Amino acid sequence: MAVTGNRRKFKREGETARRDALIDAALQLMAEGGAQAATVRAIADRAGVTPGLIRHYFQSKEDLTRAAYGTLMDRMMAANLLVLETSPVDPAARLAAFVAASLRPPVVDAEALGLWAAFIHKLRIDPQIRLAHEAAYLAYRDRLQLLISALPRPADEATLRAQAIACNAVIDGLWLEGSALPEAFDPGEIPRIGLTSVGAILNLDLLSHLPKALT
Amino acid sequence: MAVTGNRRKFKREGETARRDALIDAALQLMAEGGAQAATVRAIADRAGVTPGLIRHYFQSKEDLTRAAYGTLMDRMMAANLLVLETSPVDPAARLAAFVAASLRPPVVDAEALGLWAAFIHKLRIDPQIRLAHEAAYLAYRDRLQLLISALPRPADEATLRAQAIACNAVIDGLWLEGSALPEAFDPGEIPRIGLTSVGAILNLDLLSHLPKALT
DNA sequence: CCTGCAATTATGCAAGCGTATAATTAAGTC
DNA sequence: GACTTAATTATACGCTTGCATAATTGCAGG
Repeated sequence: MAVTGNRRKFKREGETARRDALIDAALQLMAEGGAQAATVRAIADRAGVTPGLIRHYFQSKEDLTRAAYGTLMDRMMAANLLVLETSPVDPAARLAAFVAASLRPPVVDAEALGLWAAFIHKLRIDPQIRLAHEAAYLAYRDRLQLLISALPRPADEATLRAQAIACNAVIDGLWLEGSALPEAFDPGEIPRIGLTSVGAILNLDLLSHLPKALT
Repeated sequence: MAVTGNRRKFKREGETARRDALIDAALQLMAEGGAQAATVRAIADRAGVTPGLIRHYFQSKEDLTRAAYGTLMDRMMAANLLVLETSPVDPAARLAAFVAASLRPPVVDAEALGLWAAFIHKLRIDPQIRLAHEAAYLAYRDRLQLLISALPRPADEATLRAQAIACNAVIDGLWLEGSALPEAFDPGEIPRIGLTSVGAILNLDLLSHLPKALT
Protein backbone atom coordinates (compact mmCIF):
# COMPACT_ATOMS: atom_id res chain seq x y z
CA MET A 1 0.00 0.00 0.00
CA ALA A 2 3.08 2.19 -0.01
CA VAL A 3 3.70 4.68 -2.83
CA THR A 4 5.40 2.36 -5.24
CA GLY A 5 4.71 4.17 -8.46
CA ASN A 6 8.01 6.00 -8.76
CA ARG A 7 10.01 3.12 -10.11
CA ARG A 8 10.57 3.20 -13.82
CA LYS A 9 8.85 0.66 -16.04
CA PHE A 10 11.02 -1.59 -18.16
CA LYS A 11 10.91 -4.46 -20.59
CA ARG A 12 13.17 -7.46 -20.42
CA GLU A 13 15.30 -7.84 -23.52
CA GLY A 14 17.59 -10.64 -24.49
CA GLU A 15 21.20 -10.47 -23.42
CA THR A 16 22.54 -9.95 -26.92
CA ALA A 17 20.09 -7.15 -27.63
CA ARG A 18 21.10 -5.28 -24.50
CA ARG A 19 24.79 -5.82 -25.05
CA ASP A 20 24.48 -4.55 -28.59
CA ALA A 21 22.49 -1.54 -27.50
CA LEU A 22 25.07 -0.65 -24.88
CA ILE A 23 27.94 -1.12 -27.31
CA ASP A 24 26.19 1.00 -29.91
CA ALA A 25 25.57 3.74 -27.41
CA ALA A 26 29.20 3.68 -26.30
CA LEU A 27 30.48 3.88 -29.86
CA GLN A 28 28.14 6.73 -30.72
CA LEU A 29 29.21 8.75 -27.73
CA MET A 30 32.90 8.13 -28.32
CA ALA A 31 32.50 9.15 -31.93
CA GLU A 32 30.78 12.37 -30.99
CA GLY A 33 32.80 13.50 -28.03
CA GLY A 34 35.80 11.26 -27.53
CA ALA A 35 36.39 8.70 -24.83
CA GLN A 36 35.60 11.20 -22.11
CA ALA A 37 32.07 11.62 -23.37
CA ALA A 38 31.29 7.94 -23.02
CA THR A 39 30.55 7.90 -19.31
CA VAL A 40 28.65 5.07 -17.72
CA ARG A 41 25.67 7.30 -17.17
CA ALA A 42 25.65 8.73 -20.68
CA ILE A 43 25.95 5.30 -22.24
CA ALA A 44 23.12 3.90 -20.16
CA ASP A 45 21.00 6.92 -20.93
CA ARG A 46 21.43 6.61 -24.67
CA ALA A 47 20.77 2.89 -24.54
CA GLY A 48 17.52 3.65 -22.71
CA VAL A 49 18.64 1.90 -19.55
CA THR A 50 19.93 2.71 -16.08
CA PRO A 51 23.66 2.71 -15.34
CA GLY A 52 23.59 -0.36 -13.14
CA LEU A 53 22.70 -2.56 -16.08
CA ILE A 54 26.10 -1.99 -17.64
CA ARG A 55 27.71 -3.77 -14.78
CA HIS A 56 25.23 -6.59 -15.21
CA TYR A 57 26.38 -7.29 -18.74
CA PHE A 58 29.99 -6.18 -18.51
CA GLN A 59 32.48 -6.72 -15.74
CA SER A 60 33.61 -3.12 -15.92
CA LYS A 61 33.46 -0.11 -18.14
CA GLU A 62 36.82 -1.08 -19.56
CA ASP A 63 35.32 -4.42 -20.47
CA LEU A 64 32.52 -2.69 -22.36
CA THR A 65 35.06 -0.52 -24.13
CA ARG A 66 36.99 -3.54 -25.31
CA ALA A 67 33.84 -5.22 -26.53
CA ALA A 68 32.91 -2.04 -28.36
CA TYR A 69 36.24 -1.94 -30.14
CA GLY A 70 35.92 -5.55 -31.19
CA THR A 71 32.47 -4.89 -32.58
CA LEU A 72 33.74 -1.85 -34.44
CA MET A 73 36.52 -3.84 -36.10
CA ASP A 74 34.12 -6.61 -37.04
CA ARG A 75 31.78 -4.14 -38.69
CA MET A 76 34.49 -2.49 -40.69
CA MET A 77 35.75 -5.85 -41.86
CA ALA A 78 32.26 -6.93 -42.85
CA ALA A 79 31.71 -3.69 -44.75
CA ASN A 80 34.87 -4.28 -46.74
CA LEU A 81 33.82 -7.81 -47.60
CA LEU A 82 30.43 -6.57 -48.71
CA VAL A 83 32.04 -4.16 -51.15
CA LEU A 84 34.06 -6.96 -52.67
CA GLU A 85 31.02 -9.19 -53.05
CA THR A 86 29.10 -6.64 -55.05
CA SER A 87 32.01 -5.56 -57.21
CA PRO A 88 33.07 -6.53 -60.73
CA VAL A 89 35.36 -9.40 -61.67
CA ASP A 90 37.92 -7.48 -63.71
CA PRO A 91 40.89 -7.09 -61.36
CA ALA A 92 41.53 -3.41 -62.04
CA ALA A 93 37.87 -2.49 -61.75
CA ARG A 94 37.65 -4.54 -58.59
CA LEU A 95 40.57 -2.70 -57.04
CA ALA A 96 39.11 0.62 -58.13
CA ALA A 97 35.80 -0.19 -56.51
CA PHE A 98 37.54 -1.15 -53.28
CA VAL A 99 39.59 2.01 -53.15
CA ALA A 100 36.68 4.26 -54.03
CA ALA A 101 34.47 2.70 -51.38
CA SER A 102 37.12 3.44 -48.76
CA LEU A 103 37.18 7.10 -49.75
CA ARG A 104 33.49 7.91 -49.56
CA PRO A 105 31.04 8.25 -46.73
CA PRO A 106 30.31 6.51 -44.47
CA VAL A 107 33.97 5.55 -44.30
CA VAL A 108 35.19 9.09 -44.83
CA ASP A 109 33.28 10.79 -42.05
CA ALA A 110 34.08 13.09 -39.18
CA GLU A 111 32.51 10.80 -36.62
CA ALA A 112 34.35 7.77 -37.93
CA LEU A 113 37.57 9.69 -37.49
CA GLY A 114 36.52 10.73 -34.01
CA LEU A 115 35.84 7.16 -33.09
CA TRP A 116 39.20 6.06 -34.38
CA ALA A 117 40.98 8.81 -32.50
CA ALA A 118 39.18 7.95 -29.30
CA PHE A 119 40.69 4.50 -29.35
CA ILE A 120 44.19 5.45 -30.47
CA HIS A 121 45.77 5.94 -27.11
CA LYS A 122 44.13 2.83 -25.69
CA LEU A 123 46.17 0.93 -28.25
CA ARG A 124 49.31 1.73 -26.36
CA ILE A 125 47.90 0.75 -23.02
CA ASP A 126 45.55 -2.17 -23.57
CA PRO A 127 47.25 -5.17 -25.20
CA GLN A 128 43.90 -6.69 -26.10
CA ILE A 129 42.83 -3.62 -28.04
CA ARG A 130 46.22 -3.35 -29.63
CA LEU A 131 46.02 -6.91 -30.88
CA ALA A 132 42.58 -6.31 -32.36
CA HIS A 133 43.83 -3.18 -34.08
CA GLU A 134 46.88 -4.86 -35.50
CA ALA A 135 44.80 -7.74 -36.82
CA ALA A 136 42.27 -5.42 -38.45
CA TYR A 137 44.96 -3.27 -40.04
CA LEU A 138 46.82 -6.24 -41.45
CA ALA A 139 43.59 -7.83 -42.67
CA TYR A 140 42.73 -4.71 -44.62
CA ARG A 141 46.20 -4.41 -46.05
CA ASP A 142 46.31 -8.07 -46.99
CA ARG A 143 43.01 -7.73 -48.79
CA LEU A 144 44.47 -4.80 -50.67
CA GLN A 145 47.58 -6.79 -51.49
CA LEU A 146 45.44 -9.64 -52.77
CA LEU A 147 43.61 -7.27 -55.08
CA ILE A 148 46.92 -5.91 -56.33
CA SER A 149 48.40 -9.33 -56.91
CA ALA A 150 45.37 -10.24 -59.00
CA LEU A 151 46.33 -7.61 -61.57
CA PRO A 152 47.50 -9.07 -64.89
CA ARG A 153 51.24 -8.51 -64.58
CA PRO A 154 54.36 -9.94 -62.98
CA ALA A 155 55.19 -8.99 -59.40
CA ASP A 156 57.45 -10.40 -56.72
CA GLU A 157 56.43 -10.64 -53.09
CA ALA A 158 58.58 -7.79 -51.80
CA THR A 159 57.24 -5.34 -54.38
CA LEU A 160 53.70 -6.43 -53.63
CA ARG A 161 54.17 -5.77 -49.94
CA ALA A 162 55.65 -2.34 -50.52
CA GLN A 163 52.91 -1.41 -52.95
CA ALA A 164 50.20 -2.60 -50.58
CA ILE A 165 51.68 -0.52 -47.78
CA ALA A 166 51.93 2.50 -50.07
CA CYS A 167 48.38 2.19 -51.40
CA ASN A 168 47.08 1.67 -47.92
CA ALA A 169 48.90 4.81 -46.83
CA VAL A 170 47.36 6.92 -49.58
CA ILE A 171 43.94 5.67 -48.67
CA ASP A 172 44.48 6.26 -44.98
CA GLY A 173 45.90 9.70 -45.54
CA LEU A 174 43.06 10.79 -47.77
CA TRP A 175 40.58 9.29 -45.34
CA LEU A 176 42.16 11.27 -42.56
CA GLU A 177 42.16 14.58 -44.32
CA GLY A 178 38.80 14.13 -45.94
CA SER A 179 37.27 13.30 -42.58
CA ALA A 180 38.98 16.03 -40.63
CA LEU A 181 38.52 18.84 -43.16
CA PRO A 182 35.68 17.91 -45.53
CA GLU A 183 35.20 21.44 -46.80
CA ALA A 184 38.84 21.70 -47.84
CA PHE A 185 38.15 19.46 -50.83
CA ASP A 186 35.88 19.61 -53.83
CA PRO A 187 33.14 17.00 -53.99
CA GLY A 188 34.47 13.81 -55.52
CA GLU A 189 38.02 15.08 -55.31
CA ILE A 190 39.14 12.64 -52.63
CA PRO A 191 38.17 9.43 -54.45
CA ARG A 192 39.49 10.83 -57.71
CA ILE A 193 42.88 11.64 -56.24
CA GLY A 194 42.88 8.30 -54.47
CA LEU A 195 42.38 6.38 -57.69
CA THR A 196 44.93 8.48 -59.54
CA SER A 197 47.54 8.00 -56.82
CA VAL A 198 47.00 4.28 -56.37
CA GLY A 199 47.15 4.02 -60.13
CA ALA A 200 50.43 5.92 -60.20
CA ILE A 201 51.93 3.72 -57.52
CA LEU A 202 50.90 0.57 -59.36
CA ASN A 203 51.59 2.06 -62.78
CA LEU A 204 48.14 1.51 -64.25
CA ASP A 205 44.99 3.46 -65.02
CA LEU A 206 42.29 3.16 -62.39
CA LEU A 207 40.36 6.35 -63.01
CA SER A 208 38.64 4.88 -66.05
CA HIS A 209 37.11 2.22 -63.81
CA LEU A 210 35.59 4.75 -61.48
CA PRO A 211 32.37 3.02 -60.40
CA LYS A 212 29.97 5.95 -60.38
CA ALA A 213 29.88 9.35 -61.98
CA LEU A 214 31.45 12.30 -60.25
CA THR A 215 31.59 15.97 -60.98
CA MET B 1 55.51 31.82 16.36
CA ALA B 2 52.89 29.54 14.83
CA VAL B 3 53.92 26.40 12.93
CA THR B 4 54.42 27.95 9.54
CA GLY B 5 56.77 25.36 8.04
CA ASN B 6 54.18 23.30 6.19
CA ARG B 7 53.78 25.60 3.26
CA ARG B 8 55.74 24.64 0.21
CA LYS B 9 58.68 26.77 -0.88
CA PHE B 10 58.55 28.27 -4.33
CA LYS B 11 60.43 30.51 -6.68
CA ARG B 12 58.87 33.28 -8.71
CA GLU B 13 59.28 32.74 -12.43
CA GLY B 14 58.39 35.00 -15.25
CA GLU B 15 54.95 34.75 -16.78
CA THR B 16 56.17 33.31 -20.08
CA ALA B 17 58.28 30.68 -18.34
CA ARG B 18 55.33 29.48 -16.29
CA ARG B 19 52.95 29.51 -19.22
CA ASP B 20 55.39 27.48 -21.28
CA ALA B 21 55.95 25.00 -18.47
CA LEU B 22 52.21 24.50 -18.06
CA ILE B 23 51.69 24.11 -21.78
CA ASP B 24 54.52 21.63 -22.03
CA ALA B 25 53.13 19.62 -19.17
CA ALA B 26 49.69 19.58 -20.75
CA LEU B 27 51.04 18.44 -24.10
CA GLN B 28 53.13 15.70 -22.54
CA LEU B 29 50.20 14.34 -20.59
CA MET B 30 47.86 14.44 -23.55
CA ALA B 31 50.43 12.65 -25.66
CA GLU B 32 50.84 9.92 -23.10
CA GLY B 33 47.29 9.32 -22.02
CA GLY B 34 44.91 11.31 -24.13
CA ALA B 35 42.91 14.36 -23.16
CA GLN B 36 41.51 12.63 -20.10
CA ALA B 37 44.96 12.29 -18.60
CA ALA B 38 45.61 16.01 -18.72
CA THR B 39 43.76 16.98 -15.57
CA VAL B 40 44.39 20.26 -13.85
CA ARG B 41 46.12 18.51 -11.00
CA ALA B 42 48.28 16.30 -13.20
CA ILE B 43 49.36 19.25 -15.33
CA ALA B 44 50.27 21.34 -12.32
CA ASP B 45 52.13 18.43 -10.79
CA ARG B 46 54.27 17.85 -13.86
CA ALA B 47 54.97 21.54 -14.20
CA GLY B 48 56.15 21.54 -10.58
CA VAL B 49 53.43 23.85 -9.45
CA THR B 50 50.14 23.73 -7.58
CA PRO B 51 46.81 23.55 -9.45
CA GLY B 52 45.68 27.01 -8.52
CA LEU B 53 48.42 28.57 -10.59
CA ILE B 54 46.84 27.35 -13.78
CA ARG B 55 43.89 29.57 -13.15
CA HIS B 56 46.24 32.42 -12.52
CA TYR B 57 47.74 32.21 -16.00
CA PHE B 58 44.79 30.84 -17.92
CA GLN B 59 41.15 31.75 -17.68
CA SER B 60 40.15 28.13 -17.70
CA LYS B 61 41.46 24.69 -18.53
CA GLU B 62 39.92 25.00 -21.96
CA ASP B 63 41.93 28.17 -22.42
CA LEU B 64 45.13 26.33 -21.56
CA THR B 65 44.18 23.57 -23.98
CA ARG B 66 43.75 26.04 -26.80
CA ALA B 67 47.07 27.69 -26.02
CA ALA B 68 48.71 24.27 -26.00
CA TYR B 69 47.36 23.45 -29.42
CA GLY B 70 48.58 26.72 -30.83
CA THR B 71 52.04 26.09 -29.43
CA LEU B 72 52.05 22.60 -30.87
CA MET B 73 51.21 23.86 -34.35
CA ASP B 74 53.86 26.53 -34.12
CA ARG B 75 56.50 23.99 -33.18
CA MET B 76 55.63 21.65 -36.00
CA MET B 77 55.74 24.49 -38.46
CA ALA B 78 59.11 25.62 -37.17
CA ALA B 79 60.49 22.08 -37.39
CA ASN B 80 59.46 21.89 -41.03
CA LEU B 81 61.12 25.17 -41.80
CA LEU B 82 64.28 24.03 -40.10
CA VAL B 83 64.46 20.97 -42.33
CA LEU B 84 64.21 23.14 -45.40
CA GLU B 85 66.91 25.47 -44.23
CA THR B 86 69.44 22.69 -43.81
CA SER B 87 68.57 20.87 -47.02
CA PRO B 88 70.16 20.89 -50.48
CA VAL B 89 69.30 23.23 -53.32
CA ASP B 90 68.55 20.66 -55.99
CA PRO B 91 64.73 20.60 -56.17
CA ALA B 92 64.35 16.83 -56.19
CA ALA B 93 66.83 16.31 -53.38
CA ARG B 94 65.11 19.07 -51.45
CA LEU B 95 61.75 17.41 -51.79
CA ALA B 96 63.25 14.06 -50.84
CA ALA B 97 64.77 15.53 -47.69
CA PHE B 98 61.45 17.08 -46.74
CA VAL B 99 59.53 13.85 -47.24
CA ALA B 100 62.11 11.73 -45.44
CA ALA B 101 62.17 14.06 -42.47
CA SER B 102 58.41 13.72 -42.12
CA LEU B 103 58.68 9.95 -41.99
CA ARG B 104 61.26 9.56 -39.27
CA PRO B 105 61.24 10.11 -35.55
CA PRO B 106 60.48 12.38 -33.86
CA VAL B 107 57.68 13.02 -36.35
CA VAL B 108 56.80 9.36 -36.69
CA ASP B 109 56.27 8.56 -33.05
CA ALA B 110 53.58 6.94 -30.95
CA GLU B 111 53.30 9.92 -28.63
CA ALA B 112 53.04 12.37 -31.48
CA LEU B 113 50.17 10.33 -32.81
CA GLY B 114 48.59 10.23 -29.38
CA LEU B 115 48.83 13.97 -29.12
CA TRP B 116 47.25 14.44 -32.50
CA ALA B 117 44.42 12.05 -31.65
CA ALA B 118 43.78 13.78 -28.36
CA PHE B 119 42.95 16.99 -30.21
CA ILE B 120 40.94 15.50 -33.06
CA HIS B 121 37.54 15.67 -31.52
CA LYS B 122 38.12 19.16 -30.20
CA LEU B 123 38.43 20.21 -33.83
CA ARG B 124 34.77 19.58 -34.32
CA ILE B 125 33.71 21.46 -31.22
CA ASP B 126 36.08 24.36 -30.81
CA PRO B 127 36.14 26.73 -33.80
CA GLN B 128 39.38 28.30 -32.62
CA ILE B 129 41.20 24.97 -32.60
CA ARG B 130 39.64 24.01 -35.89
CA LEU B 131 40.94 27.15 -37.51
CA ALA B 132 44.44 26.57 -36.20
CA HIS B 133 44.34 23.02 -37.49
CA GLU B 134 43.13 24.04 -40.90
CA ALA B 135 45.81 26.68 -41.19
CA ALA B 136 48.57 24.28 -40.17
CA TYR B 137 47.41 21.59 -42.53
CA LEU B 138 47.19 23.95 -45.47
CA ALA B 139 50.55 25.48 -44.64
CA TYR B 140 52.20 22.09 -44.72
CA ARG B 141 50.50 21.16 -47.94
CA ASP B 142 51.37 24.46 -49.56
CA ARG B 143 54.98 24.01 -48.62
CA LEU B 144 54.85 20.60 -50.22
CA GLN B 145 53.23 22.04 -53.32
CA LEU B 146 55.92 24.67 -53.53
CA LEU B 147 58.60 22.01 -53.44
CA ILE B 148 56.79 20.11 -56.17
CA SER B 149 56.36 23.13 -58.37
CA ALA B 150 60.09 23.79 -58.13
CA LEU B 151 60.80 20.56 -59.96
CA PRO B 152 62.21 21.07 -63.46
CA ARG B 153 59.14 20.25 -65.54
CA PRO B 154 55.89 21.72 -66.76
CA ALA B 155 52.86 21.60 -64.53
CA ASP B 156 49.53 23.38 -64.39
CA GLU B 157 47.95 24.58 -61.18
CA ALA B 158 45.23 21.94 -60.97
CA THR B 159 47.70 19.08 -61.36
CA LEU B 160 49.97 20.65 -58.78
CA ARG B 161 47.15 20.84 -56.28
CA ALA B 162 46.11 17.25 -56.84
CA GLN B 163 49.67 16.03 -56.59
CA ALA B 164 50.27 17.97 -53.41
CA ILE B 165 47.16 16.49 -51.85
CA ALA B 166 48.18 13.02 -52.95
CA CYS B 167 51.76 13.31 -51.67
CA ASN B 168 50.52 14.75 -48.44
CA ALA B 169 48.15 11.82 -48.09
CA VAL B 170 50.92 9.25 -48.56
CA ILE B 171 53.02 10.99 -45.97
CA ASP B 172 50.15 11.25 -43.53
CA GLY B 173 49.12 7.66 -44.04
CA LEU B 174 52.63 6.34 -43.53
CA TRP B 175 53.04 8.58 -40.53
CA LEU B 176 49.86 7.19 -39.08
CA GLU B 177 50.72 3.56 -39.57
CA GLY B 178 54.34 3.89 -38.64
CA SER B 179 53.39 5.65 -35.43
CA ALA B 180 50.58 3.31 -34.48
CA LEU B 181 52.32 0.04 -35.34
CA PRO B 182 56.07 0.64 -35.45
CA GLU B 183 56.94 -3.04 -35.19
CA ALA B 184 54.86 -3.87 -38.25
CA PHE B 185 57.54 -2.34 -40.47
CA ASP B 186 61.18 -3.01 -41.13
CA PRO B 187 63.59 -0.28 -40.08
CA GLY B 188 63.86 2.32 -42.80
CA GLU B 189 60.93 0.83 -44.66
CA ILE B 190 58.59 3.73 -44.04
CA PRO B 191 60.79 6.50 -45.49
CA ARG B 192 61.79 4.25 -48.37
CA ILE B 193 58.20 3.50 -49.32
CA GLY B 194 57.34 7.14 -48.84
CA LEU B 195 59.99 8.30 -51.27
CA THR B 196 59.09 5.60 -53.77
CA SER B 197 55.40 6.48 -53.64
CA VAL B 198 55.84 10.22 -53.83
CA GLY B 199 58.22 9.58 -56.71
CA ALA B 200 55.61 7.41 -58.45
CA ILE B 201 52.93 10.05 -58.03
CA LEU B 202 55.20 12.76 -59.44
CA ASN B 203 56.77 10.44 -61.98
CA LEU B 204 60.37 10.94 -60.93
CA ASP B 205 63.05 9.14 -58.96
CA LEU B 206 63.42 10.31 -55.38
CA LEU B 207 64.99 7.24 -53.81
CA SER B 208 68.40 8.09 -55.22
CA HIS B 209 68.32 11.33 -53.25
CA LEU B 210 67.73 9.57 -49.97
CA PRO B 211 69.64 11.79 -47.53
CA LYS B 212 71.18 9.18 -45.27
CA ALA B 213 71.95 5.49 -45.61
CA LEU B 214 69.36 2.93 -44.62
CA THR B 215 69.44 -0.80 -44.35
C1' DC C 1 64.90 46.96 6.99
C1' DC C 2 60.36 47.09 5.76
C1' DT C 3 56.59 47.60 3.08
C1' DG C 4 53.58 46.52 -0.78
C1' DC C 5 52.24 43.78 -4.43
C1' DA C 6 51.76 40.09 -7.28
C1' DA C 7 52.94 35.23 -7.65
C1' DT C 8 52.06 31.13 -5.48
C1' DT C 9 50.02 27.89 -2.28
C1' DA C 10 46.24 25.99 0.50
C1' DT C 11 41.64 24.82 1.29
C1' DG C 12 37.08 23.88 0.17
C1' DC C 13 33.06 22.99 -2.74
C1' DA C 14 29.64 21.20 -5.94
C1' DA C 15 29.29 18.14 -9.61
C1' DG C 16 30.43 14.03 -12.00
C1' DC C 17 32.92 9.75 -12.19
C1' DG C 18 32.96 4.29 -11.78
C1' DT C 19 31.40 0.86 -8.87
C1' DA C 20 29.14 -1.94 -5.25
C1' DT C 21 24.95 -3.52 -3.32
C1' DA C 22 20.20 -3.84 -2.19
C1' DA C 23 15.45 -3.39 -3.60
C1' DT C 24 12.04 -4.21 -7.16
C1' DT C 25 9.59 -6.24 -10.97
C1' DA C 26 8.76 -8.57 -15.51
C1' DA C 27 8.06 -12.90 -17.22
C1' DG C 28 8.30 -17.94 -17.60
C1' DT C 29 6.78 -22.43 -15.02
C1' DC C 30 3.88 -25.38 -12.62
C1' DG D 1 -2.78 -17.45 -9.91
C1' DA D 2 1.21 -18.31 -6.69
C1' DC D 3 6.24 -19.09 -7.12
C1' DT D 4 10.80 -18.37 -8.72
C1' DT D 5 14.40 -16.36 -10.92
C1' DA D 6 16.95 -13.32 -13.45
C1' DA D 7 16.76 -8.68 -15.46
C1' DT D 8 16.41 -4.16 -14.17
C1' DT D 9 16.18 -0.13 -11.23
C1' DA D 10 17.50 2.58 -7.16
C1' DT D 11 20.60 4.26 -3.91
C1' DA D 12 24.76 5.22 -1.89
C1' DC D 13 29.82 5.49 -1.37
C1' DG D 14 34.50 7.05 -2.17
C1' DC D 15 37.22 9.38 -5.40
C1' DT D 16 38.36 12.78 -8.90
C1' DT D 17 37.28 16.64 -11.51
C1' DG D 18 37.40 21.91 -12.57
C1' DC D 19 36.96 26.01 -10.20
C1' DA D 20 36.54 29.74 -6.64
C1' DT D 21 38.50 32.01 -2.85
C1' DA D 22 41.39 32.99 1.01
C1' DA D 23 45.85 32.72 3.06
C1' DT D 24 50.79 33.05 2.47
C1' DT D 25 55.32 34.38 0.71
C1' DG D 26 59.02 35.64 -2.47
C1' DC D 27 60.91 39.73 -4.21
C1' DA D 28 61.73 44.53 -5.75
C1' DG D 29 61.79 49.65 -4.46
C1' DG D 30 61.87 53.00 -0.96
